[in-house]
Amino acid sequence: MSRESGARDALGELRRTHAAAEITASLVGSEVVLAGWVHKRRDHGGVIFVDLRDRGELVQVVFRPDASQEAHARAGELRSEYVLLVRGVVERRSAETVNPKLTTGEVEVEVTELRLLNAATPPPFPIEEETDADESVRLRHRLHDLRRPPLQRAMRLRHALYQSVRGVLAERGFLEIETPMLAKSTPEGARDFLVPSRLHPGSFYALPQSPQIMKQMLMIAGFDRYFQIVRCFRDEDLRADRQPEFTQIDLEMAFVGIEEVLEVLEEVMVRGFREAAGIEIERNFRRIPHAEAMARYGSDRPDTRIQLELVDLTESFRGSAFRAFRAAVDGGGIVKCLPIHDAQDLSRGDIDRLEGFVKKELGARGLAWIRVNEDAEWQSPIVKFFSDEERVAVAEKTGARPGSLLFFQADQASRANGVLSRLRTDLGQKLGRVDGREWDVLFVVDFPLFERADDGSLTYAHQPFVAPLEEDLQLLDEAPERVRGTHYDVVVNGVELGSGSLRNHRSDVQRRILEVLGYAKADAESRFGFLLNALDAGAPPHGGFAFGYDRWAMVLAGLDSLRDVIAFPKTQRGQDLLMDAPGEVESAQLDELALRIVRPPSEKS
RNA sequence: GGGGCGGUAGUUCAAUUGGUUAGAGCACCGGCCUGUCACGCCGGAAGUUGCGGGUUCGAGUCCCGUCCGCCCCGCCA
Repeated sequence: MSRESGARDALGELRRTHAAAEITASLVGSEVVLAGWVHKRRDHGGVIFVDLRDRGELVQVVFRPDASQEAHARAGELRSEYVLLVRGVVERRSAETVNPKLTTGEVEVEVTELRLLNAATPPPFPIEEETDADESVRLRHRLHDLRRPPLQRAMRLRHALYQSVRGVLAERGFLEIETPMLAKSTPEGARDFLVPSRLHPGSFYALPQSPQIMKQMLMIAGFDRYFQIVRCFRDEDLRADRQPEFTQIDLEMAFVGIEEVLEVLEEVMVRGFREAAGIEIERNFRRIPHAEAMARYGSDRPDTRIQLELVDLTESFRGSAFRAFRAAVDGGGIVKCLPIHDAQDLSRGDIDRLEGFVKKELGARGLAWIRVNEDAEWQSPIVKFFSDEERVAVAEKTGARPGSLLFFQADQASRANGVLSRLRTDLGQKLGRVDGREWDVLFVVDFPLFERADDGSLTYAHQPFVAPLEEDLQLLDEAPERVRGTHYDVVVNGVELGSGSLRNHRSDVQRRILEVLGYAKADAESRFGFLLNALDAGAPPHGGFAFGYDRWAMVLAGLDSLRDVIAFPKTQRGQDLLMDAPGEVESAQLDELALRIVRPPSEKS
């Protein structure tokens, strides 16, 4: 292989010697070769300035006729986003012309040779730090959007996180093992993305919702420390923090208890924060029992930086004459309050708007409130229904005082907590009731193994493979809803980033749990038989976690949309506007798969 | 499946009560310009007002339907 073949490719004899960001005063006098895109051209006729952009960084290159007549002449043809290779000499700028806004602003490159590598269509929006372009425009022109510094930084942060995670886990003896993308549909959990099989007409693979069962298989197979940074797929509706395909750090270890798993998780997080973002977070992470999180914050993923807390008043209104509250309690629901002291900034109009918001968007029945005036008088549409005892109880439990504003929800626990939790975070942020910490990292622990579904039946709180606490095993028969699980969540700044648990390694326990969940014996065997058989093949005690990688990157980057930390994300309707996916396929492709499209009647034309 | 906000030039926006030829900034194109970095000056081009239907003498504007983007509920172990 000759090394003299350079002249035959597009770059000719020139090769890049430096990145734009490296062009600093220490290189003054050196000849450099730069490659990149025309960020901006400023043509003064006799002298032409071009901001050359490379990896999101800029350096000014200068074209002067006396440096190169030809390069100067051709620089007049340059347009935004043209692709260039330039050779030139680094020069110090005169004091008046230094640009303090650029890291390379003390110097510039006087060009002696210009090689135009490619022309480009005008960019649909400016390639700048901030953009006000509509998100659909940004997604349709994703390549231009990705050239913007925030996206360049986000991708670099993701990269640094990958390296950090792999480093930590490799040090700890974890093996990175890939699991199939073409997997089997399982009945529980989210809706599957299906892939039709050509070799087995009428049969389908499912893209994995997570490698949960596969990694348990790996434990049984004798790889006692496994991890993977792996794509997962769930065909459910999207949100700002939810994409149909997303990445998880998936990890499992055998012969451990919960503390060993949490220790690894803390280490991964501490090192990731440090190595990818330069942030120090403190160990050991705070642990909040699930029941406490629900009681104080109304959420199993609380942002404890917000200084507002909920108060439970259920017992105070049991048997109340106030029908709205009493009915909720009689129906098995709760009465809870969000007290906000010194709430003079919230006007009556604000309260009305909040009521409209929680009724319309969160399904609340209403938003009862009490305002305590400066003269300690209670202003409220509901307080006239309260007994004296109830007034005293409310005052004592909420600490109400002049200036306080109390919001109430009387409803089923999930909805009441949901509404008040949302008000807590929204109003806490709006009113600045925060403690000033930048990072709030915590574990939520002591989840119940089961919870009641709307129809009263028992369902798993997280997934059906979570092991109960050993000491609660006998409760499986007597009082399954009191069985505690080994599950925990990791929450950062109110965002659930990951969760984990010990898994059932004994098939009898797993069978019993499936039974409690309402699976008939035959049903359990047909759906989970391969797992149950696998457990019988000598399954070691094992556990691990799954950690939302995209969300972690999002939180670390200080962003609030997953789309800004994923190179090619989907819109809320699951489309890729760049590639225009999903799309129709040739009928021959359908024939091969023995598929026929049957459109719903409403779509027939 | 439901609620909310939005859709006018490449882009970001404007357009009185339904009324003349739908305007502006940036971008773009042409010309000029030797120190700009939000370069400047002169000139120019650019529109299926998301799409379809309706009301009207007349629709960007009103009505109905539909598509698309974003936020949220449901859903997401």
